[in-house]
Amino acid sequence: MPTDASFEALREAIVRGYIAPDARLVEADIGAAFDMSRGAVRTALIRLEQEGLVVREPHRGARVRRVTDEEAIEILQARAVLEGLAARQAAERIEDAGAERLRARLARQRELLEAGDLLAASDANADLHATLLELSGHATACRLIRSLSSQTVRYQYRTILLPGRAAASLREHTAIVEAVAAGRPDEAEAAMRAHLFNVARAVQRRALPGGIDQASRGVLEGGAR
Amino acid sequence: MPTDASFEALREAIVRGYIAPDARLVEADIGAAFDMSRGAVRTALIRLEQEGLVVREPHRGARVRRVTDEEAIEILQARAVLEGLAARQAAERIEDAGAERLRARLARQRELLEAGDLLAASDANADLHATLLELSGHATACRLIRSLSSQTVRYQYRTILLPGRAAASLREHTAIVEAVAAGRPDEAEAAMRAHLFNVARAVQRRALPGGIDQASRGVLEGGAR
DNA sequence: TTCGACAAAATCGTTGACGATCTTTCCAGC
DNA sequence: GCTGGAAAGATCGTCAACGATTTTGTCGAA
Repeated sequence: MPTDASFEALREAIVRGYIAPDARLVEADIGAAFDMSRGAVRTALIRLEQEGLVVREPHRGARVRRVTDEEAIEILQARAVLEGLAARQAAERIEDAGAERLRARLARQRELLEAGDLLAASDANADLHATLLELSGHATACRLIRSLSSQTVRYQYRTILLPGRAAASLREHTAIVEAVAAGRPDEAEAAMRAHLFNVARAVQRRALPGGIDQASRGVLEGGAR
Repeated sequence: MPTDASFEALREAIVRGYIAPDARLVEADIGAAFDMSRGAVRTALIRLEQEGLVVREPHRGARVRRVTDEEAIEILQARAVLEGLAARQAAERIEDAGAERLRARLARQRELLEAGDLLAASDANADLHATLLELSGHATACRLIRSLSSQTVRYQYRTILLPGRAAASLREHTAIVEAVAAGRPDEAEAAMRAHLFNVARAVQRRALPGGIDQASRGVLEGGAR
């Protein structure tokens, strides 16, 4: 009944890949599946289009937007500079409580990696980035990054699986947290930029064998027409 | 009749400040003023909300979002790093034709400044930034920057009026164009970042005496309730 | 068999009306 | 004169139905 919750559910379904890329989003079907009126579906699709998660064509309906590898790289580059800015600002205004929170997240990620649970580590990874964003207090950067991140969640789960990325990721995150906690803005920004540009480069090397699309295709509706 | 044109008209009205910040956007009134159905107004408002140009509250309607000085600074900072990225990429893939276009825009801006036409120079300024963005070929950065710029257009017209900013702006743009045209990515990014951070700092210094809001208040509906 | 035209189905965009919710106004009581 | 509350007005959110457009499927001819 609460349309807001339904909207979040739909958004989650797309972001997490439960609805495959290029799958058609028929207004009536979505309404039935998520228990919302057609009008509500309409507004949801418009919002999601603006967020870059779906594409709508006149009289042809909406489809889940397929993020190409090329575009994923662009998004990671944009995130690199924006999160770099956030890291800088976080380093400028860091306090003891915040530094402690960052170190705690980093420690958890280290434990998960040593335990070999890469998927959980990937979640912890996202957590760390979110915490840093929050500490930066940069509302505009936060908003942009959140929007960008949601478009590449399906990639996130994979990049850490690439050979060598797990260890590198931990190393890079450690550098970021240290710089921020120590209040060194230039260093924090550089570390964050380097980290995300490395991720972008990993994607660029076609290090995702076969691509993400085959892997997640057909989860719900079996892909495109 | 063409809802798309009406949408652009409404958007323009907000971006250019013909509709004052905090002014209420009653769906019926907007529909009458821009000749569009209430449903079309609804979708337009949802899109504009997602773009950050209006805010909508349940059962209370939409209002033009007021961009505070603080937020304008944040936006300029975000633009600084994103346009820095774009400048870097433009420098990496610059060709003779593109370099020539950049130099032409710069020359025009110089002429306008020497002629003392600051407002026209401000437009040329925006033109130069847009050209650089186009040359970068970075679709994601383009999209983000366009969205950010539209939120601060009212500020744009003012910053160049500040004492010393006109000359500084020309100097900074010259550095950017030279670095891009010469194909030096690091330098291009640094120059662009420096330029926009300088603008941000100019705003930060409260160098907009009395703020922009009094100046543009009451243009249409006399401000907020 | 393949191609093109035509009809049928599916889906979206729009309209008008109705109920829900918020804001404002007005009046009684202190 | 001021405060509290109730009624009126304004506006938004939702729903059902209709028209418009695209897509699909069928049929006949080359």
